[in-house]
Amino acid sequence: MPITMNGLKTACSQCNLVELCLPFGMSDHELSRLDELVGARRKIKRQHNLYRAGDPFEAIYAIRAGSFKTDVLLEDGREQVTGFQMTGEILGLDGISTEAHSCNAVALEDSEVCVIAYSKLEELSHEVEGLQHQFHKVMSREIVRDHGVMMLLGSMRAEERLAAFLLNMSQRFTARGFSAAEFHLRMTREEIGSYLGLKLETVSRAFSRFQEEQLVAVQQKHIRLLDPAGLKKLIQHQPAMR
Amino acid sequence: MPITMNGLKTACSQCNLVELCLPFGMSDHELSRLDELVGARRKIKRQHNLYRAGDPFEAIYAIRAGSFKTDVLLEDGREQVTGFQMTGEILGLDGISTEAHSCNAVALEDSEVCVIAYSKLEELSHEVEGLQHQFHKVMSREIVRDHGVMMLLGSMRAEERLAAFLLNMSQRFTARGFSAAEFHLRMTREEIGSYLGLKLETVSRAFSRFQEEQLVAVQQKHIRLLDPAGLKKLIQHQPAMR
DNA sequence: CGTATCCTTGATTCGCTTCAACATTAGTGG
DNA sequence: CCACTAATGTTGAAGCGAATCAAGGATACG
Repeated sequence: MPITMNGLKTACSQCNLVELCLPFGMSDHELSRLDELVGARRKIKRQHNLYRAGDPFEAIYAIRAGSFKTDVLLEDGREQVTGFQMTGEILGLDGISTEAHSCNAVALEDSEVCVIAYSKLEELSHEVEGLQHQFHKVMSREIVRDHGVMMLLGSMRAEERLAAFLLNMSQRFTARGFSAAEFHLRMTREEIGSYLGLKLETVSRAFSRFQEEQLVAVQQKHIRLLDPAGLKKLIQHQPAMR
Repeated sequence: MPITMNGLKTACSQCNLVELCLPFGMSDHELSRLDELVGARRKIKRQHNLYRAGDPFEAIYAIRAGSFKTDVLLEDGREQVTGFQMTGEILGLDGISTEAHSCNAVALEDSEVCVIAYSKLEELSHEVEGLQHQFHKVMSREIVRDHGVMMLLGSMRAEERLAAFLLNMSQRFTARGFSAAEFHLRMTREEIGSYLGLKLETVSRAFSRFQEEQLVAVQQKHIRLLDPAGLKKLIQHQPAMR
C-alpha cells in the first residue's frame, strides 16, 4: 500500500476529486487498480515551481489542493501564461512529446499534487481498459481548451476576453461545488492579462467597466458575478473587430 | 489485407511518411501490425470538409497528401483558424474528449487522408507497446504547438507573428524534404491572418515590409526566404509590446 | 475571355498600450 | 501593534499599432 511523503495513504478510490480527475468514469474495480498509480503527494508552496521548462519529464501531476499557472517564456523575457489549473486537473502533459517539459508550472497558492509516474501510467494503461481512454480524453480536452484560448486571443476584444475568462472560472468553480457567482481569483491582474493577451491596466479597466455596468462586483481579487447572462451576451453580440 | 476505396493497399509499412506520422520510431514488427489500423483512404477535394464541428467522432486522420486548415466558428460568424496541417500530421484529436469534433477541418488543396478508426487504435494500443507511446507523443506535441500559438497571439506584434509563421512553415517543409528557403503557401492572406490574429491587410503589409527589407521575396503565395536569420532576430529582439 | 477571388496599398479611425501618478493591500521587522 | 516597504491595483492622458474603409490591380478559374 503506497505511503506518501507525509505518511498519508494516497488512494484515488478514497479521493473526493474522482469525478474531476483522471479516474473519472472508471469502475470500482478499475479504480482500485489505480491506487498503485499515485506514488506520492508533493506539496508546493505559493510562487514555487512544480516544474520548469527544460526539466526532464518523468511524471504528470493531478492537483489535489490549490491551483497553478503554466507559462512559457521568450528569450527576451516576455511571458505568456498558457493556462490556470484547478483541483482535479492534470499538469505536465506537455512533457511527453520531447521527454522534457516545455513550460513552467507555478503554484498560485500553497498547493498539493499527486505524482503519477508516466512509465507506470503507460504500463497500467495496457491493462486497465478505462484508464487509457480516460487519459486520452484528458489530453484531448486540453487541446480543445487551447483552441478556445486561441479563439479568445485571435478574435476577441479586451472586454470579451475578460468576460469569457470570468464565465470559464465560474463554470469551473461550480464543477467543484463552489458558488458560481462569487469566487476568489488567485492570480494577479498581470497574470490574467498575460493569459488574455492584454496589459494589466487594460484588465483593470475592463473590470471597472464591468462594475459600472453592474455586470460584476469587483473587490480586488474577490469577484461577484451579478449578471452572467449579460457577460455571455457581451461575448456573442459584440461588433466583430477582426 | 485491407483494401482502400480506390483499390490500393493501405499499409503504413509501405508508406514513405512513416518518419513524420503516427508510426514514427516503431519497430518493423510493430509496423506490420499497424497495417491493420488504417481501414481506408479518403480523398478530400479542395475547400471541402474532412469533418465539421459537431460531427460524431469515430476516427482520426493521417494526412497522406495535401494539406488542411482547422478552424472554430463563433455564433456571430467570427472564424479562428487554429492550425494548418501538412502530410504526416494527425487530424481529429479534438474529438476524443466529447466524442464529437469541436472544430472544422477543411482541405486547402485536393488531399488524401488515412482513416484510423479510434476504437481500433485504442484496441491495438493495448497490444502494441510503441503505438500507445507514439500516440501520446502526437497528442502532447499538439498541446505544445498550441502553447506556441498562444505565445504568438498573446505576446507578439504583427511582424513577429508573421516571421514566426514563415519560419515554422519553412521548418516543416524541410522536414518533408522540400526546400527550406522556397515554398508555396496553400492558404490565403485571410486564413493566415485569422491564424495569427490579424486582418488580411495587416498580413499583406507585413509581407510587403519584409520584401522591402530584403528578408523575403514574395510573389503571391510563392515565398522565398532570403534572410531566415533576420526573421529569427525579428522575433527575439523586437521591443516588447505587451 | 470574362468574372470572382485574392492581394496590395493608402487614408483614417479606434482600441489598446504606454507612461505616469496615486491608492490600496500585504508582508516584514522593530 | 504599528511603521515601513514592496507588491498589487486603479485611473488619467497621450501615443501608436493594427483595424477599418476604400479603391485599384493581379491572378486563378470555369
